[in-house]
Amino acid sequence: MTVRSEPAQHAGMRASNLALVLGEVVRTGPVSRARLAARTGLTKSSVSGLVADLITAGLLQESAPAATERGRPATALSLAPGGVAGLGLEVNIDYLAAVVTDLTGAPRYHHVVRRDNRGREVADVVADLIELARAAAGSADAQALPLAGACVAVPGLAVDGTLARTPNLGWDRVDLADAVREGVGLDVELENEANLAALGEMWFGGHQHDGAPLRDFVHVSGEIGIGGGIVIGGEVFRGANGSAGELGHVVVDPAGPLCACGGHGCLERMAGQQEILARAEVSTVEELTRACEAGDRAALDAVTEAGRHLGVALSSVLTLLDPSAIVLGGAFATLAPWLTAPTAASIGHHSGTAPRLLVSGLGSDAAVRGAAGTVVRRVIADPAAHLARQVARAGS
Amino acid sequence: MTVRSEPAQHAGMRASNLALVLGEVVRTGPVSRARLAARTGLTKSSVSGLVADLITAGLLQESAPAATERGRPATALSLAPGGVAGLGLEVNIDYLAAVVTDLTGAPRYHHVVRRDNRGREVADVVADLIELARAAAGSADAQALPLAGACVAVPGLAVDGTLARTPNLGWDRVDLADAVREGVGLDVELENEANLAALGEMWFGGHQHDGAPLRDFVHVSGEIGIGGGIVIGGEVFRGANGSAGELGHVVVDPAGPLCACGGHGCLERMAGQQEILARAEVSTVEELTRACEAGDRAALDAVTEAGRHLGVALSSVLTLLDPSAIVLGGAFATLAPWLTAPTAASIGHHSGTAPRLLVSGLGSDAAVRGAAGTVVRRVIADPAAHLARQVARAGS
DNA sequence: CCCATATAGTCCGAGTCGTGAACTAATGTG
DNA sequence: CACATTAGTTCACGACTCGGACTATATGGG
Repeated sequence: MTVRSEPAQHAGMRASNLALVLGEVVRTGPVSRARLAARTGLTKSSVSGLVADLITAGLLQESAPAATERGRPATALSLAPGGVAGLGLEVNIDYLAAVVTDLTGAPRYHHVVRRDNRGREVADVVADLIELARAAAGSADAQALPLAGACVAVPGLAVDGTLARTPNLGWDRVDLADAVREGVGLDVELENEANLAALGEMWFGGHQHDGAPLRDFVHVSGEIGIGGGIVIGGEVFRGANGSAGELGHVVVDPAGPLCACGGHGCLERMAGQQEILARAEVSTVEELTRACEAGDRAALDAVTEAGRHLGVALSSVLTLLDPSAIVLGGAFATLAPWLTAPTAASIGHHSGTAPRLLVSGLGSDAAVRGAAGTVVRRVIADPAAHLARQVARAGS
Repeated sequence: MTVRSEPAQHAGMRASNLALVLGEVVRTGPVSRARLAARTGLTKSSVSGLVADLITAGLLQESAPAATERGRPATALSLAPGGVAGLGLEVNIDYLAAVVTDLTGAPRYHHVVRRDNRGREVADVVADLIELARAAAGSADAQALPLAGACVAVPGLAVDGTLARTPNLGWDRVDLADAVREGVGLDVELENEANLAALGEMWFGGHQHDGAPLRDFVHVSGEIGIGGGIVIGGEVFRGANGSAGELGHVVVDPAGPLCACGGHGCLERMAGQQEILARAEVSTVEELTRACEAGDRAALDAVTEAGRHLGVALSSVLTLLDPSAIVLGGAFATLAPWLTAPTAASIGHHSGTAPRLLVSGLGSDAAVRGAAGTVVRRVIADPAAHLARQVARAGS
């Protein structure tokens, strides 16, 4: 439990500078060594050495010399699209998904299998997931993309690779990470779906704030349940026990009905998919969308009502966390045309502020893409570790 | 706006290791060099060199050799009580305060002036504060304590040394940092009172979690307004604009009345000091406490009602932030005997959980002590910078 | 065509700082 | 009193980055 940072040694210095240089390339796109030196504060000679390592590691590549105004033309350095790739997987209530992403973040494989997984044998679902993962790994192999690992998005709390709690799927203590690891032979980590969706949105959603990618925001995913992902300083905020951000169980009506979580008046109980559909007298989100498009009174009222409750919860989020934006994702993104106005109005009424309310461009893909991105970003954040692993593999 | 970390150089390596060693002494108390080497992962030779620097900087000192079981006895290293000190100041609604804290965190001077500052000329209050600060600085001087700086706790939002907004004091854009800097000739920073109270509670409150000091918690200070300080990983969480943690304006009743903040049904509007006192039909917290002790029905009901609302807000805090504890401070600490039970019950009802609900031991002193601690902790977190300043001073 | 200018990138000596092993210092044990 | 044991220092070595000199490659003006 003792929090103690590592001693700073020469190797760590180099590791940190490798990450600094690589990160700069990720942020700014193709750059010359000279420009990297200027932007990172390192000297040209240091940058040259660092870049050489990153090129041999297969993370960077030299592009064609770009003509500058005067003087010797710069050789641009860019991320190697074939350097490493990440496998993202997702187990959700009504679908399984797999994505392979390369270093640049581009999706190189994408497959979704829709099927309601509630009530199915856990082992069957896991077997399906592994099959999906193998197909994705096969595709990565065919494209000569070396997978650095896998990350599984799960609709619940993941603790040390074990799925500890999945309220909407009913699974309990499933050792999913081990199962997938054995199935595909990769390092596997588990992470909450809402958190990964937030990260996916940050990395691939294209939202900006003051000209830079969003780094402090809350992502709300309206799936069967209502999930929330809090991103602070570009990283997911997990809280002391890993269950922070559960927006679905914020109290929006102190006098409200009992929720499955044991509380009363939770947002999910008042504005969850089940409630909205019932109030609109339809049975799927597609039907609801069509009804809204057709101007159906009950449907519009149901969505407006949900927006009002959502606004109460988001008011608390805004005052407590002060994010620079809120992103509506999942089914809420689909319903955005009818949902945003009442939500914004409710926020205004309850907190007196008018926040930036954005709509996800990735929708339900955000989580898998975030999962794949997590693997790749781990390499980007610590290229030295990746280099060491390569050396170890070559040696054995 | 570009987020870019510094390049890692030799000086940075040393700075980081100096902080590592000093931090270890802060955490574990008197230790030998050998033990420090073992605990930090540095070699004995490196630790010796680092310790030598810290001793010449006046931050560490050698104590009498402590006899160990066998072998050469270790010379214990401990924080030098005369090394540096921090000046903490506080401007609040009904008092001004000053504290001087030495490196070990022990208060070496403490003075509070009670007086209602609402409606007074800003310049008069600032003059009083500077007078207080000068007395404190004089005392530090008399004790041969070199002040490393000052930090002022303010009941509002501080942005770049300017007091941007103080709802309960009515001040607007007061350049407090500059005024105090000129008054006492020290580096001065401003920080929100609720945040500093949380830090003070963490450093000096003595609360523990799993044997270590609390590092993820929310501090609720019930003064005239209701403030909240969020501490994550040992640091204050400020949000994108610095106004995170305003617990007083979390919505606890969507149908509630208009609040001064522009929202509706805010906690402060429902359970603020004004509301409680009015409902209990008394005019001060002291009267309220006496009434509660006497078993007065109206007083007890008023506190219970406040606890119910507080519980709703804290339920949202718990689900959103997942802290390892909640600390009740300020007047809420005084009212704790009657407040905690209804608050805990309300939390249980609204979120189905039973969190660790702690009571502040510092009460209204938390913020000033946190302010003084902030100055000292800054030196502890970056002793190299302090050393550089000393050298610069000696050279000039 | 040739030379000045400008910019990119490499090379290598110098300086800083942690490592690790040998060494000195100080205590207790048999 | 020798020996084991632990604390702390010394010093040669190596891994870095720095900084300036040097090479490479472009533009532009006479």
